[in-house]
Amino acid sequence: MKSGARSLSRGALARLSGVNSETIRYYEKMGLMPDPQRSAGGHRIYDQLHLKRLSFIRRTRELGFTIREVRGLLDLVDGEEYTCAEVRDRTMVHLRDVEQKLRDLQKMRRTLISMVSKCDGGLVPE
Amino acid sequence: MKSGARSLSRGALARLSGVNSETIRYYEKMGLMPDPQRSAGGHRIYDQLHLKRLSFIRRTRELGFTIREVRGLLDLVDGEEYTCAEVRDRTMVHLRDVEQKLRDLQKMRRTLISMVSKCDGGLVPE
DNA sequence: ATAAGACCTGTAGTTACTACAGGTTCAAGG
DNA sequence: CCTTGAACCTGTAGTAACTACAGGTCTTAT
Repeated sequence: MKSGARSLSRGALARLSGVNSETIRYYEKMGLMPDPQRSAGGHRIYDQLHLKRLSFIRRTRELGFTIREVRGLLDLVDGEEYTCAEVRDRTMVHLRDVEQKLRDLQKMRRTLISMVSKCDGGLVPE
Repeated sequence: MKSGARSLSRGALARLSGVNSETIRYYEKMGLMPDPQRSAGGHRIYDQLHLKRLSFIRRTRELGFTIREVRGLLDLVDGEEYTCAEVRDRTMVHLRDVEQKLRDLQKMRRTLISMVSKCDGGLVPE
């Protein structure tokens, strides 16, 4: 079984997503990842959708969102039973947050670039 | 004492920086914040430089950098005894990281905007 | 002079992982 | 088929980065 639908073991999912394999179990317990199918012997079986979801979680966590916030974002994406107004309101809150983070990162980027250029005579390679 | 040089208590620093006052103590123990001056009775006394540093730490932490990474960035800013080449190399590593985070945030921003616009007919206010 | 409120230290609790122990399953080679 | 070693299973313990609390001291406004 490795062509077509190609399912993934927990270890494979961990490698492909960049998430520690123990953390996958943790996210399952926390309800961020759905309970996966199991083999006859009890091993977890994942697919490409799991990979996509887990990669999203990883990126979101690396940007400093809490598990709670990640859950909120996933609920929006999963199309939980929210009214349109609720979706808009919740999304706008996240959007403000994202835009603040973007400003902070850009500020940090400028600072770092000026440090590099001070150090090698005003030329930033590439 | 509240004009001119205007020093800050721990509580005031906490309010102005947005960092929990217990966390300030923690950062001091971890070596991110310098041991501050003390009043005769042992209370911590901070100034505007402490505020600036602590705000930087807060923003950096909120962007998902670890304490270890924050320490690295502060060392660069503090002008630890690094050669010019070391500064450039360390800074470039952080810069790559920052730019990846920027890409991820922009992607998330686009996703959120498309969710909002799907919900209210294609018009994102302001 | 005094009393509420902020601060002191040290320690315990929480969140979000991460590692380990002791046993079971899987899959590749013989 | 059968072995055998890596990967997986569960549950629990440990780590990083806070956050809250207990019991006592200092500050400051009345």
